[in-house]
Amino acid sequence: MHRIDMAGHLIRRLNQQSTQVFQARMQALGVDLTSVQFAALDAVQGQPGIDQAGLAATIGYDRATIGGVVDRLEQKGFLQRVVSATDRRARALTLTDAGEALLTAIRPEVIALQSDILALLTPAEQSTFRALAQRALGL
Amino acid sequence: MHRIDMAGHLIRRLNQQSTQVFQARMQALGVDLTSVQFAALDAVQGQPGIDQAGLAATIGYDRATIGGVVDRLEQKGFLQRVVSATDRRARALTLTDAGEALLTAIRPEVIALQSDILALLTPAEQSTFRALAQRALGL
DNA sequence: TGCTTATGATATGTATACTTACTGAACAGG
DNA sequence: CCTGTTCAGTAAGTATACATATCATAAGCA
Repeated sequence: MHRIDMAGHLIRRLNQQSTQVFQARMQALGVDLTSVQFAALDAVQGQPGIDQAGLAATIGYDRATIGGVVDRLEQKGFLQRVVSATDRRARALTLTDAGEALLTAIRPEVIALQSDILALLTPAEQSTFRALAQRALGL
Repeated sequence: MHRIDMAGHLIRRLNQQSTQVFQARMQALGVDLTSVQFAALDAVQGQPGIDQAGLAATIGYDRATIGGVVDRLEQKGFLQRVVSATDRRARALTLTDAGEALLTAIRPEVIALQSDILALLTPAEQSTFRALAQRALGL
């Protein structure tokens, strides 16, 4: 029946499930934010003043993609992009007060929804899955 | 350090790794095909005459996305799209000879590259990972 | 200092992925 | 037979994701 047990296919489906869980929760909270945008905000909070290339490296984005993500976050008023004082090519990223507030408010929710992504697994299995995923990524 | 151990994030990174492995292998083989396009061809071979909605349901696509995927596969000459004889709303999909030949040629490669996606895991761990992924998807 | 190379960001083009809205066709009931 | 609903497909808009090319700037080196 043309197997659906290929790793690549399973991973793609899991990614769909993951983004759907995230979107549904954000919608329930009345927050307009994608999982990618959350990861970006989280990384900027952890490293204020980081430039776009550094942000991309931190969370595994493409350098060309990050521009659009930052554009949208800037437009929503969650972060600022200013030309770096030490390198005029780079744009230093920092959270706005609104961005800090949003992140503080939703981080617990985001952490909580992680287990919903793997809701059909037991807690022990979820741990195993995360451990294997990390190893598979060389983390 | 702002954890990178969230399930959603790990899954997104795995998906990147998966598509990169697939693209690299296809490029090495001189084949112009994405993993999504391969899955579509494989499903059509398994159910000749299936319509686009059925194809979408089989491999977990969005109904709106499948149109573009089929467009590109039709343009490359790998499948045909004809109005269904029994339902003029539907488009029956079948592989062309070129599509059959391509699929026969690359399927062993695609199966082989699955383990490269999880290359950092032992074979036993890869099995565990696939089993957990399937369970997490309700398959 | 002057030149070459490397790097940050953007622009362009292609390919998913999903939402909502719309068209046309099939179908169920009355 | 007519009508209301359901369903296949497409269109438009938004958001990743990546390759490649280009521009401006920075850095290394002679």
